[in-house]
Formats: sequence, C-alpha cells, structure tokens
Amino acid sequence: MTDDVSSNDSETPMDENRLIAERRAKLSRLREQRADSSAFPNDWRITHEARELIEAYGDAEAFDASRLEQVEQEFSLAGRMMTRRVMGKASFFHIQDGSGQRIQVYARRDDLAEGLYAEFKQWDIGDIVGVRGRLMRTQTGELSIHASDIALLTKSLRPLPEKWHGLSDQQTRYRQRYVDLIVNPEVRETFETRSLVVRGIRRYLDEHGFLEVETPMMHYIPGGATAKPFVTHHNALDLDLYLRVAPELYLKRLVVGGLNKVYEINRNFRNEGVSTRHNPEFTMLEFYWAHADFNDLMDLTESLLSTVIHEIGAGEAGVVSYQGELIDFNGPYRRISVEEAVMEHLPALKADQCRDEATLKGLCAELNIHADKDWGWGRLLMELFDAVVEPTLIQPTFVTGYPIEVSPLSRRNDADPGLADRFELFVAGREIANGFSELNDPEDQEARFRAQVQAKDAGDDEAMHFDHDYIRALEYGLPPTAGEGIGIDRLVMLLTDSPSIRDVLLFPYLRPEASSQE
RNA sequence: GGGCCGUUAGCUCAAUGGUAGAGCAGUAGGCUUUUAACCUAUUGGUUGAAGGUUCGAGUCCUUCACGGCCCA
Repeated sequence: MTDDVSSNDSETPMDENRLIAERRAKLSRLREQRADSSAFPNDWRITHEARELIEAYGDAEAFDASRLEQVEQEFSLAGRMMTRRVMGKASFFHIQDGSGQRIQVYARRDDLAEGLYAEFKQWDIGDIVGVRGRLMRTQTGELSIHASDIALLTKSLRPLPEKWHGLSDQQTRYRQRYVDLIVNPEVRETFETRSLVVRGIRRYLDEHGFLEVETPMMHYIPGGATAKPFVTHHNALDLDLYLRVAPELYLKRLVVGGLNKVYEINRNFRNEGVSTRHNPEFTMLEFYWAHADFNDLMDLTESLLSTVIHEIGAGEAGVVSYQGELIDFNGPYRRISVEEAVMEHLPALKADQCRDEATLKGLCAELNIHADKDWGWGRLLMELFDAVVEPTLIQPTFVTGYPIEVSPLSRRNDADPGLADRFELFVAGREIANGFSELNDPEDQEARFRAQVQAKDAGDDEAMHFDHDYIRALEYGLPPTAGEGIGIDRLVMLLTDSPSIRDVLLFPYLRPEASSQE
C-alpha cells in the first residue's frame, strides 16, 4: 500500500503538503457553508486604500484617539491578511492592499454579526479579506480600522514565507515573483520606479515632438545590431523568422517616409549569454531625429536623463547612489574620444600608434586579450578600450571617435574617414546608450552590408545580413538623421541601485524548474 | 564555457562521520487594545537527484540538476 502512495499516480501535485491540505479542507468547508453563494465572492467593494488613510489620518498628533473617533465615516478596504494576533474574543490583524501599504484592523466578537468572529478565527495569513469600519488609534498609537464587518474574499491555499525573515532565496524570488512582491516591499518600489522612468522618457520625447511607433518584432532579416538572433517559424507560411535584435532599420525606414522624429520603447531579443547584465529579452528605447547629428543627441541625452531623474525623485538633486558610488546625472557629462581614453590608461600607447595593428596586437597580447588575426586596428582598439577603460567610467561619460570598423550603420566622419560620427554613454562602467549620425549614403551602406556578409561567411555569426529593402529605402533618400538607443533595464538598475538585471525584470529568464520539464 | 560557493520542515536557519533540531508558520486549548503579542500542549523531514566509500553519510568521493558570485 505504501508503494502505491509513493508511486505518484494520483493527480495530487508533488509539492502538496499538510499545510496546503489543511487550507484546502478549510476551503471545502467554506464551499459547503456557502452552498447558496460562491466561496469566491466578488461583491465586496472598497471605498479606500490603506495608503490614502495613512496619508490622511496617519499623523498621530493631528488625529489623536479622540479626534479619530469623531470621524464618523465608515471605510471599506480589502487586502491580504499579513499578520494576525488573536486574543480570545478580540483580534488584531494587518491587511496589505492594492496600495502596497498595510493597515491594522481591530475585530471584536461583539461588534460583528453572529458567528462571524468564530469563522474569522479559521482564516489564515495570506487570505484576501474585506474590512469595513471606523477609524481608531490603539494604545500604542497605531492608526487602525475598528471593524464592523469583515469578509473572506479569497482563500489562500499556500502558506506565505515567514513574517520576520521573509523570503530571501533568490531562486524562489525570481521564479515566484508574485510571492516576492507580496512579502518584499522594495521589489514593488523597484518596479514602480521602472514604470516612472519609462513614463518620464515617453513624456519627454512626446513633449519634444517625437512620435511613438511600433515596428515588427518578427523579422525576415535580422538587422540593426551585431548580435545572434533567435529563430522562430511561421507554420502557415512555412517561413523562418527572426526575433528582432534591434528595431533600427525599421525606424529609419519611417524617417525615409517623412516621420522625422520617431521613437519606440520595446523588447529586443539576443541569443547570447545570460548574466547579471544580460537577459535574452530586454527593453530598449530607440529614437531617430532628422536634421540632427550625434552632437545634438548627446545634448538631448543629458537633458533627457537629468529631467527624468529629477522627475522621479531618484537620489538627491540628480545625484544617484549606485552600489556605494555617487553618480551625478546633472550635465554636462564628460566627452572623450576612444583614442584619448585608451591612451590615458595605457601611457605606452602614443597618439601616432593608435591605428597601428602591430602595436595594438602587441598590447592585446601583453594584457592577455584575445585578438583575431583578421581584426583591423578599429576592432583591436575597442578590445583594449573594453578591457582597460570601460570599467573605470563611473560618472556619466560620452565616448566618441569610434572606429568605422565597429560601426557598420554610422555615418563616416568628414574630417577623419577612419572614424564614425558616433558616441556611447557609459555610467558605472556599463554602456547605457549608443548613438550616431546615421549612414544615409545608400552606396556606402550597400558596401558595408557586403563586408558584413563576408564576415558572416567567414564564421562571424554576429555579423549582419544583407537587407535589400533597407538599401532600397535609403535610395529614396534618408534625410540627414541621428539615432540613439538607450538600454532601459540598465538605466533602471542604476536608478534603483539594483546589482543584477534580474532585479529590474519582473520575470527574468531562468532555466526551467526540474519538475516542470516532464 | 571555466573556477569558487550554495541546495536540510511551508519560510529563515542549526547539526565532530554516530538518535536530523530550533524559531516562525500550522494544529488544539486559554486570553476583549495587540503589534516579532503572550501562556500551555503538539504535528511536521525521500537532508536537490543518482551512484560510491564506510559497521554507520546531511556530513567524505563521483556524476547530474538548479541557483549565486567571479572570470571568458
């Protein structure tokens, strides 16, 4: 018989335990008691949320016990029961409601309908309850609701984490974000901040005449960035499609079409590693601005970031604390070229050697940096930059003077054809934004696509595909345009002091749980 | 991909190679202003999985899974 039990041929979930079984039994009793109505009623209406009451009546001096008693209004709230202290015929409990705040409730047997208090004693922490009553202040001064009516709205079958230590297991926090959100208030705050950041960016761009658009996430030809794409398949058309790695080429088609200021905030997908800074899907802002260049973009970026950061009230006066470093987002930000920055950190490198492949390869070898034999000076210089400069760029810094070799979509610099009219913004050692004057010469673009295709044929699976329609669009004439991408996840990490990208994604990518693979 | 660390009750954590424990939560009882409420009693374990060493493994070894940190 015991063998039958352990063979798991029933439909009972594997993780069913006695705590859940007890709650399930309470639920089935509830179903019997409420045979003529639902065990999951939806007829409780709220008039207020905890946050409103705390803001209005939280001040213990303005609203002492006797003043609160004079407030004759009854308030109706609903939320999850988070704590409970039963003292015989009276009880205190806290509910946490949609405002994310908790408020205490005082429930007394003699104040409630016949038998209701006895039912209440069967309720569990985690249950969703409705509460109605007048305000009171307890002997220790806590604003509370003196209940005249309470109701069980949703029975919770699973026990919440412990009230004091909470939930700290990272894996459970990411996999069961709903539990994390219930018990860890700072998680809610992070995602509220994220929402404010995105809203602030939208408002700024809208007010500056940009049009928000949506372009395809499924591409016939992946383009707009050097990155490995995910492949998917359209069954009816029997056609492989790529999840986009960037919206860039579609947004520039729109500029060809006369939408001179456009932006999109949406997901990109890159089939690469997962780390504290990389998630397979992530959110980017991309915007394009006709009759502007990369210098205009840097000015706009300073203004955009400092405006949004002041608006959302992160940090003090535009200065944000990130992992122990104070970062000042008030512009202007330092601007430095790649060559200057690398020379600053590698004094052995002289200005006239910055484009000498042999010298650069020698430095790479000295520093134990991998260098492919067919890389030109541009790629080699960037490898050195990534290794020695990038981690040191803590304060917001615009880096300019990118080699054309690593900038296949950028306009060539007029004075120095080896360089692109491009910048990247670094903060806290990470790339936050990437912008450039767009390449609008269709013949130059065609040649660069060809070079990318050659690189792809030679084994570089991050190289771009040839996009004939994009060339055709350029042939109609792309006005002189500047375009920029800002990584929203990384920006939100900075503004919420989050060490991992997983902390700013509600459902970060994790490998499937073993039990769900069957 | 490599290195290091971790995985024990629902949660947070203990446990020289020698009987797997505590707090909270739960259950039963008491308690009409408590707040990590309190008092009494009490239930709860395939120690991530599979092998191995040993008289004996949560502990030592191997492989695997998942996660964390660092590196590429």
